[in-house]
Amino acid sequence: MTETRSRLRADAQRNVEGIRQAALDVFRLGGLNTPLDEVARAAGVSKGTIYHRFGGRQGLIDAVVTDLVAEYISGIMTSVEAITDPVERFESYLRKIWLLQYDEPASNDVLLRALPGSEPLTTLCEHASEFAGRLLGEAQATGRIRDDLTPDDLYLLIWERGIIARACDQQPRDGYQRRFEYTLSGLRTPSVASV
Amino acid sequence: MTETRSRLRADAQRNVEGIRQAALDVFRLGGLNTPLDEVARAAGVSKGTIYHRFGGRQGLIDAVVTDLVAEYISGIMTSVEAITDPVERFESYLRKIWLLQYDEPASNDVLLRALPGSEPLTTLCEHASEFAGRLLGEAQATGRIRDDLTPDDLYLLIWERGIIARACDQQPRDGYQRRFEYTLSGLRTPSVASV
DNA sequence: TCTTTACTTGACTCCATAGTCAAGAAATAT
DNA sequence: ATATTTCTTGACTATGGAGTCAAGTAAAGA
Repeated sequence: MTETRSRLRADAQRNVEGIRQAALDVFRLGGLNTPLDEVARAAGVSKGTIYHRFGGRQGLIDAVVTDLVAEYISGIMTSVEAITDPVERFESYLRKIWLLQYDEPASNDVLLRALPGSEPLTTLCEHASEFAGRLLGEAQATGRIRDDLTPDDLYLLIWERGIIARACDQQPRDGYQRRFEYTLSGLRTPSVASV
Repeated sequence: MTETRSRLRADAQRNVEGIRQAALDVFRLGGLNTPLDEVARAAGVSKGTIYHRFGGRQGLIDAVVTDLVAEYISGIMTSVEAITDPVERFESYLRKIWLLQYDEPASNDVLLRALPGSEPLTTLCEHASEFAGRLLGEAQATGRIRDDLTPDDLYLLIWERGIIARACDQQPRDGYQRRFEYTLSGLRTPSVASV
């Protein structure tokens, strides 16, 4: 009855779904800047249709980014929650985020981006920031993590890692990992007897 | 007499000099990927002339890169040589290289090794690598720098920093500096009593 | 079935950059 | 002063991606 409001035509509906799916696949692999033609090709549709249905890259990202990213990030948060030692919990969080940035270009883009659109994503990011801030505070309370480290530093350390991950294309994963461990260990309170 | 061999015409000579100068200025400011049209404009010459005289970007870079970069790098090496404490010397070297990467986009491009050509530059880079390796070894001999750190790690830490510096455009210098200190401190031997 | 309306298409424009080249301009040689 | 040679130019092609739209196609409604 009243449900007929603004219903898409059958083919349009099919296409919207196809495009969403294609965008998920393509973005997952290549990040959020992959040319839209590739998405179109993957969806078996012309580029025009994407613009028509989603209004361009930003719209498409908005339509897809939550499915693409949210569960990774909240997954990390909950998985880390289980760790009891505050320092270990904090470090584990950072490690997982940093690996996510390497493994998932799209998630990395989200973590890097201004991403002005997409309200739920903004919420998620803020949530994650608060979470990270809390972990940091708790870890610092043990005295084993430097207390000159601010939540802002944390954000920027993640930003830097993202920039690196983006450029790492060819670099092997374990080298990336090996190197971020150095930074991680630099966040611990230095031993007192330093020259 | 025999000196007349392969002499450029007066205007050509003037242009070559003008272009070199312009390239120095423009590359210094914007790095080695600045559009050649900008160099041409700065030299008051058409793009075609640059291609004609230098054979393209690579040729132009070759003609300019030594003046643009060599003295910075060798300057750092000699200035650091004066420091007596091996650890301080090693760390000071890294700090200076990392700041150079922030301050001088062109030097950064060179350190990132976009440049297969240019023999003297390659030599310089190898020289610097050996130098850094030596500093590392000496610093490790004190026991105060982690001994699992390899010269290769060092190279990649510089590479990573360069990637960051490139993206840092808007970021303030002191934040950049602040953050690389964390990594630096992560290179020191950790205190024994860990967890 | 035919009409109406919603949808899709691909060819088009636009932008920024790399790189080329025929024709005109300028220096040099005589 | 003219012929010769060397240079320079700017308009041209090519690339790769964003974004648009008139015209054609297909679904829905009668």
